[in-house]
Amino acid sequence: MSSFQGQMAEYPTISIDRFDRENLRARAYFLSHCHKDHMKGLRAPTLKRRLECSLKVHLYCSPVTKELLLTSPKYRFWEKRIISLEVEAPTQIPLVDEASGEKEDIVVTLLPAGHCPGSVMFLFQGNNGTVLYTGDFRLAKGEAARMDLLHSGGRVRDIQSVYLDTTFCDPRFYQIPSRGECLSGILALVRSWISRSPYHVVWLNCKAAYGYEYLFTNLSEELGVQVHVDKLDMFRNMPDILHHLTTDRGTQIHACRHPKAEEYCQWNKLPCGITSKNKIPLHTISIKPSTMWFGERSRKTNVIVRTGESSYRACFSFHSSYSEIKDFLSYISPVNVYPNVIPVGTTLDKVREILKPLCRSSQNIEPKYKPLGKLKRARTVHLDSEEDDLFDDPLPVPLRHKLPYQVTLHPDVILLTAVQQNQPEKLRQSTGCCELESMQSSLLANFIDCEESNSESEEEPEVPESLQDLDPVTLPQQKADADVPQWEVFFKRSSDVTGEGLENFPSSTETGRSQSPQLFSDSDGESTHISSQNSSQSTHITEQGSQGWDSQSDTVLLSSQDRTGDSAFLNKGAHRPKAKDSIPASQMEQNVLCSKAISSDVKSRDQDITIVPSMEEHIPEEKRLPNHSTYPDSHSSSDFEIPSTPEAELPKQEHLQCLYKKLATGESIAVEKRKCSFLDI
DNA sequence: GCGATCAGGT
DNA sequence: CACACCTGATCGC
Repeated sequence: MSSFQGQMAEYPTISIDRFDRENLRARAYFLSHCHKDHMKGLRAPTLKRRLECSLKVHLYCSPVTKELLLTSPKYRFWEKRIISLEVEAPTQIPLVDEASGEKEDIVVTLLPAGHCPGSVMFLFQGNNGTVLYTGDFRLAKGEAARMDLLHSGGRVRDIQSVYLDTTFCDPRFYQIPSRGECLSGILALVRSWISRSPYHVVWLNCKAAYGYEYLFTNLSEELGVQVHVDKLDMFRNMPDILHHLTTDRGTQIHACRHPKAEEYCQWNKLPCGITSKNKIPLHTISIKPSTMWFGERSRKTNVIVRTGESSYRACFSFHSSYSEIKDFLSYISPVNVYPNVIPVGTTLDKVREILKPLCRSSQNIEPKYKPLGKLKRARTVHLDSEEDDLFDDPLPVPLRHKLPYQVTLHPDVILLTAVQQNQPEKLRQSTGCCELESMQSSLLANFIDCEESNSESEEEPEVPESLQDLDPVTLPQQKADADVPQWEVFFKRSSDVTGEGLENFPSSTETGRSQSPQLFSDSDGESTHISSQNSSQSTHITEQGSQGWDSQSDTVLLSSQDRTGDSAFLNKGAHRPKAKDSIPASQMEQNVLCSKAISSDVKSRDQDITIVPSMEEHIPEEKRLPNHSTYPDSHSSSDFEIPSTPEAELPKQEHLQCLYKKLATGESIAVEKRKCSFLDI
């Protein structure tokens, strides 16, 4: 639970995700996402009153967050004062003190956070440096490297402070199966159950919170079955979500809720009250999404646990794991880091101890082995030096971006002047330069997610038994791709693979009792254990979780080892209302620019500057769209949006192996030309 | 009657 | 061992 009090040291006149106490005096408000614990005070009468007499105060958030927020009548009074900002479109915001008239400008950029629909991180740039407030986030390894706007001039931006979601910043939570793995597992289970008969139904026991939508949409997409929910009006302007939900109780997948739902489920009664269809009784299983985590050495990803005759737990996390947090922070390498959350059972000092070595001041004394998350960065710098970067320095040197009022350093800054209406007037500046080098660096970084690859290869022979029967062509492909982020492997394929492998999964109540299905068990008997309990004690898995858990007959492990890249979830969909017909110009512009920049191959620094974005340069929309639609999520159903690196090439296995060898032997890796570098090494 | 806080639940 | 809620009790305005 966030303990962030709303204000950042560098910019104390703005408040983020807190709206009480001191925050009542803020010049501007920011909301990272629509979860209640980030909305404290947001509908309090004190703030409402302040708003009535401070007409220049606004709340800034993503379009989706605005939509979700305003669906609730309790927040409707904000309507005229919310300014939604497109993701990845730097925007200048005036911070005015209404008493003194004192004014300061700040540039804010929303970056996708992968936590729930509409969730963003805020990157602020102003006179006191650049700071990043992450809100809550779930970003896979390497995802920061793919965010263009975290880069500038070919390197990671000089970020003074990061205000970080440290929910799982504890080595215990070393790894959490990826979204793709979790989804594949759940999909397989749901598929195997509901395909038994039209009377086999699944209840997804979800908490009342945004964040499960990608689960619903993907299940619906894959299975052709809409998900029953209590309410869907908040998604009325998000067709990519809306189409997969229904209020018709006749469907086979339910995510509806009721206070006595758990009880109901035991009697094959769904929370919405139905127990039969066409007078034929239903057969119900429940699946409860919960976070599961694994130790450092474990490559196990058993994402489904059977907890009872007809109940399951499925791995699901809204937050980044320990290793994901470390990857993220070490990539950014800020001067300071402030944890937003102190995980239960640990202390602020312990969290700081973990995070501090990932910050900049500690880099000098960093020894020997660099986790590959670091190498991404090292290479970026190296690349710069190859390309006559005058400012190159082995250690990140503060490269202050003084951004007083003119914001010419930004390629696409939207100036936000006094705004009265809902939609701010956006004035595009066309003075910025294209950030060619940042494209290059992310292009490289895209497939150097080596840390994971390395450890994975250690256990490479480990293939789930159930996958061994699969199409021999498909499987090696899966394995080969497994080491790199996947842009071209989507759900459809990977989940089919998993799904097919899991035919006889849950026992059918018709057949009598539990069949104790043996989908996968821990083949090598390594220390990952699963327990199923009937007490209220929570079930969890850890690498060291072997203290006395006896294997129980009704325990099921579902191991989903195909590595569906998380990026499959992070694209398209619900970031904006009306997503389908409004791909924002800003993003388009960037894509176009990137394409141009990259296709001109390795350019010197000066040449970058000559590439000036302008509205007139736009390529016709039809030509741009394919670029956009190369994103994994061909069915437009996920909730988050992280563009993959424009023009990124999918690395080939042999190139990577080559690279790994070099790394292993400690050879230096000089990357001179992007296109052929991996062949050359 | 409302909100804030806490305890307890899922 | 978490999270993001929900409910209900109590207190204060």
